[in-house]
Amino acid sequence: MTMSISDFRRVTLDDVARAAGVSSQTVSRVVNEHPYVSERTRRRVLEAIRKLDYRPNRAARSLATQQSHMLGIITYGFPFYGPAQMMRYVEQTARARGYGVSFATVNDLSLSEIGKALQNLGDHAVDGLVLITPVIGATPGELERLCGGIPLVRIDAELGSPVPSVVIDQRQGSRLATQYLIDRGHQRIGEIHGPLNWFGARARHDSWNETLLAAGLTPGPFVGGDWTARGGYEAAHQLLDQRISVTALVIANDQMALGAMRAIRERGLRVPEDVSVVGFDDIPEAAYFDPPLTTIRQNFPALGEQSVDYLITLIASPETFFHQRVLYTELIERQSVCTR
Amino acid sequence: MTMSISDFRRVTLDDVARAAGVSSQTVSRVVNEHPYVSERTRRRVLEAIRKLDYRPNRAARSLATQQSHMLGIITYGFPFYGPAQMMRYVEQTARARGYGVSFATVNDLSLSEIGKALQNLGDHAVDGLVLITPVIGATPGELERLCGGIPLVRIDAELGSPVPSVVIDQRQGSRLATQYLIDRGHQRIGEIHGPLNWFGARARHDSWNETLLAAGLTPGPFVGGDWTARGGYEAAHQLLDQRISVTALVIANDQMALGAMRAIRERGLRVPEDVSVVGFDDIPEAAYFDPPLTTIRQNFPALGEQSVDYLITLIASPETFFHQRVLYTELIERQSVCTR
DNA sequence: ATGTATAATGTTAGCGCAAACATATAGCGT
DNA sequence: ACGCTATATGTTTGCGCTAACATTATACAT
Repeated sequence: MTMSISDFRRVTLDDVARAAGVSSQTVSRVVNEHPYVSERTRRRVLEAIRKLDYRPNRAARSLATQQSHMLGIITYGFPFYGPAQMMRYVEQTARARGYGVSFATVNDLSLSEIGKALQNLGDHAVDGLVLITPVIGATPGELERLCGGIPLVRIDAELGSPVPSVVIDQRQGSRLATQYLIDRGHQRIGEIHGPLNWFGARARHDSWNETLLAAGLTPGPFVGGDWTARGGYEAAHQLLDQRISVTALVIANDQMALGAMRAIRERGLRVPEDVSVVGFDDIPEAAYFDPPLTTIRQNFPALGEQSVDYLITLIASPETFFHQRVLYTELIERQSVCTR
Repeated sequence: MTMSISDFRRVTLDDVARAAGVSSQTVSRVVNEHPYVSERTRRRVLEAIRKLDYRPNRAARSLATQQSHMLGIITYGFPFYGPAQMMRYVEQTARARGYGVSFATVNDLSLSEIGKALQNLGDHAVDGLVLITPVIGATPGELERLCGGIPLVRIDAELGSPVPSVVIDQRQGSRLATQYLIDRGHQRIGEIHGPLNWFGARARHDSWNETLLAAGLTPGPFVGGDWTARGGYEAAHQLLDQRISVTALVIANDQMALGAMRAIRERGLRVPEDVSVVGFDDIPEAAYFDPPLTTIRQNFPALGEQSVDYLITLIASPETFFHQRVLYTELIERQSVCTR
């Protein structure tokens, strides 16, 4: 009933202490679950806390402990499905672990934009950072210096690179997609890749190429897009302009696949009869595209959870030996691919 | 080998004061742009700040001023386009105004979930809140009480309701869509609405109905969806099962429109020749649907900006007389509607 | 009984900052 | 010269909390 976030005059430790007839330090001990508090005292304090609806003042605690119990997320401003999902799961996990989450969006991937975002979050004293975007033109150490020692976990990082990160094995995902097409008899397989300054995009691109070569096939034409439907649309037109016949396209995300399918139809071709398409992400809408899109699903919930857990470990002991956690993808079979 | 910067990056006001040969209070004055600091002193202090790379400690400042300079966002966990956009623009505006932003997602719209989110944000001492979701079963005052006096601005609120809010005039949007169809000779216009516990969804629904009546037409069949493509798909099938012929459908968001178009095609009908469709939101993908979707665009940037500005006003003077800011929509004409 | 470990509490001293108050200097009219 | 104001700076205090240390009570061995 009286559950208020901030009452007129906030209830402090001392108020609780007075009410419970103990010192404020004892209350602090109870609140922070220290040992050496008798059961009887603990109960009385807890009772007083409940009665007064005491809520610790984070600012004071932060000042005293040098910890804010806040995590920061840096994410790309444009509402792509992947980053949005990651934010969501990062937040949920963080909250479950007792952390709050603040975030800053960047509108481009320059080091200076990221720097501004970092500064902002840093000013607000986050204990750790999750970086959901890639950064253009930053040497490995540069970013760490910018963070000023605040633990940082990256999500879009190079597989095997020596920075703390949780990544989805994009090579494996792209291989899944490409091999799936190969297995269905496709020989001329083109590609629309994402912006190559995203590690994930580059990995998907490379793996598409390698998988094809490994199967003894010549990689088809490829064009880059910017993750958007428009980008995919334009890329597909560009690709089809080359007049190299392809029977299938691997496309780096579902939005671009949507645009590409539209472009394909505009050329008088059918999906999947003339050109098969595999996307990436499995956005909720993919099942309702025309035709429903066969695509690669990424495990975003696990990604969010693991990056937070890793980050919290890093906060607790910054010297934690670096490692990279890797997650895998699965192929979702729908109707945008046909057998040759 | 990498220096642990966190230890030595602890520059305080006093350090700056010593370096500049003034008292810490003078430095504080410079930082907070108080009057009564001589130009010469200000310059010296600024120089020292720059040299030492001083950054104010937010926790200490919060403790002293009782203000956190943090805004909180409560948003729905599922990544709908509208809420995501709002978050984005709220964050950008807040940051431009010197505020940080933290957020909490809720997985359902119950008062208790919202309460938990509020609690979490409140523990982290936000100065104000932007509520992007509606709340089920809360009386007007209930939420305010939960916030315990923290200023709150809502985004999904009833037009004309006496709560601080910035809203898009959904009635106007829905009227735009419906009238557009009427003007093109449609007589049997059905509807797929959103969850009616969202004020916006209800407003769109009511307005669809009223616009039709005002034009002397009988409202066609309507079914509810859950904002998702799947929801739209199922709703459309349900609607078409009724075997009441419709020539057009007003659909409460673009994702549902996507699903609905798929369902329409599955019945052997064409969009727009047999059934015209108007969506709502203008998501970036809408232009690449098949056919490209005629839809209602909402001004999310303005929504984000205005809600933050309103909130900041409210923080500065909580007694600010309530008002509601209203924004309007525009119709984006594409190819999912044809003239009868 | 005496000492010694262990458990349970209290006391003190900041964390870094800004509000409130105190003081000092310059400028100006009389 | 005097007071008076406007300007410019310094000093004290406390925001609410926790770390570190100090103290007391209790248990148990010697």
